[in-house]
Amino acid sequence: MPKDGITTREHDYSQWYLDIVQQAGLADYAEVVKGCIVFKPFGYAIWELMQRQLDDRIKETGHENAYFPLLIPKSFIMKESEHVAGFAPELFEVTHIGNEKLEDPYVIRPTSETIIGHFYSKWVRSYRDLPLLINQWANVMRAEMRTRPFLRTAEFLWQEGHTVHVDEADAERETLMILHEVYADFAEREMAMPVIRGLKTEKEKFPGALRSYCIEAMMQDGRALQSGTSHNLGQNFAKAFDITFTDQNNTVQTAWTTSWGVSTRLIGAMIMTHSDDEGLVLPPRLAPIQVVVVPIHKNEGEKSAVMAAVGALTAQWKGRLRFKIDSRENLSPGFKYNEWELKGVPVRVEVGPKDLEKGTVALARRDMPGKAGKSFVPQEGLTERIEALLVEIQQALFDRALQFREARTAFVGSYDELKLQIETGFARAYWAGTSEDEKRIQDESRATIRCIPLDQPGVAGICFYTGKPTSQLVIFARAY
RNA sequence: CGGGGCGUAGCGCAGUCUGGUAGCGCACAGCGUUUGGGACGCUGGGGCCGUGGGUUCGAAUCCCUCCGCCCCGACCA
Repeated sequence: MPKDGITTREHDYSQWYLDIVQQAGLADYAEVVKGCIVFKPFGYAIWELMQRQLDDRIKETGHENAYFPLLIPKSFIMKESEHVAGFAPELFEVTHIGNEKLEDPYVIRPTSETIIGHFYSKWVRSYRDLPLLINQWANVMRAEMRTRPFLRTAEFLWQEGHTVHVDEADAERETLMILHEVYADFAEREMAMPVIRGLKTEKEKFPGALRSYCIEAMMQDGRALQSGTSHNLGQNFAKAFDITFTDQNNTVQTAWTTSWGVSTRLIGAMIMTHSDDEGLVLPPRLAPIQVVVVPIHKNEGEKSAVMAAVGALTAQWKGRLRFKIDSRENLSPGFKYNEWELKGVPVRVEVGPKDLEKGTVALARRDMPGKAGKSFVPQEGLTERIEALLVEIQQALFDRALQFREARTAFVGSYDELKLQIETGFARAYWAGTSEDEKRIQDESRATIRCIPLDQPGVAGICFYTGKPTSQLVIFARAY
């Protein structure tokens, strides 16, 4: 039964998403600042868990964190022509300090390639300085016509990695390593969100990049969400910012750079991948609260007995489980069940007088809402049982999302089939068209090529649009 | 940025057409009874009716301005 105040997915998917964000207490509109949101504590806690996991992976793969200025001289942004053209309309510009007008205005970073490029040109001298592997956790700002909490806001939080390499091969190795070992691994293992790893087409790539790679996920309305990008920037920024080094032969060479990022958009991706009409559904590995305990008692005598049992049961949880004991008075147990379901807590334990008699507890799993996911289990071995259940839920969420994506992905051999397929999901198609063809298809069908999957069967076929022979399969979808 | 809708208590709304000084449900506070799937009774607090201007004896209500939010497009992590 859908919770009060949550629009069902079937009725209005957009509104459902907004309801979840609001009702689960993840974010609030910063109504006095256009296009921005407030990350409320529960939403920010999810981001902190994501950050921790990503930061570990980024460091394990050899990168160090640093921090560069929020303000970028406007002239820097102008230095790389494709980059300027890509970002110009979205820039916030700082023109004054107090009443004084600035000679040389700043922009608030929409991304930091340019200012980091400026410093890298000073830092890189020799091939021995390379590769230079730096990451930054930061906020960035891009003006957006239409905003949605987490998915698209004027200000968002992210990490951006910026690396410098001696040659194209090394830059490419970095770009792909991040895609696979950091982003795809994080998405699938921590978020329980299956992703397609792919290459962006020329039309869809990052402004200023040589090649852009991405992970794309399917949301429950069948639309695609770009969840992370990794760019081989070639020598474009190195040339614009004069990042050069002396090689083994004492010859001056232009360096190769990469950049890669994931943002708080991942929170939106996670919501839209797993949640249901009852509210938020969080994968256990990213749930700020993994287990909630609801004590049940009618009188003082029962209360002290139940609370003593709860204390004994949870004694060994600290450090093993993220848990909360909901001992709020004057709220009925039923109310609490609904509230924690709304907030997506993966596992709920109920302890009442009957459990004390029988040596049991009631154990409910959020991925099976309502009474369906509830069972009575012995108190004996509860901690291990819960740990195993969290692993099981994590896997079940991934499996369910993968099955959903597979069921909503189909090969299409004609334009008509494509137009139909992208109404509900992903269309796989042979493609040999141009950027102009792609643009025309977007105008006509609202679908774009999300990516050219890296995993290609390599079987010859015919492009559905141009009729040319090709073995290249791409994914078309409507995108967020 | 275009088209549409909406701004009245923390939330959801009525009242606006036809001007007369603001109401309902939930939430909140106090007390009492309750507590195994969204408890109940009584009492109570809370509103510059989005902003600024205009019309009027009088404006939530009529007119203009600006701002914000939502939906559908075009632009983008």
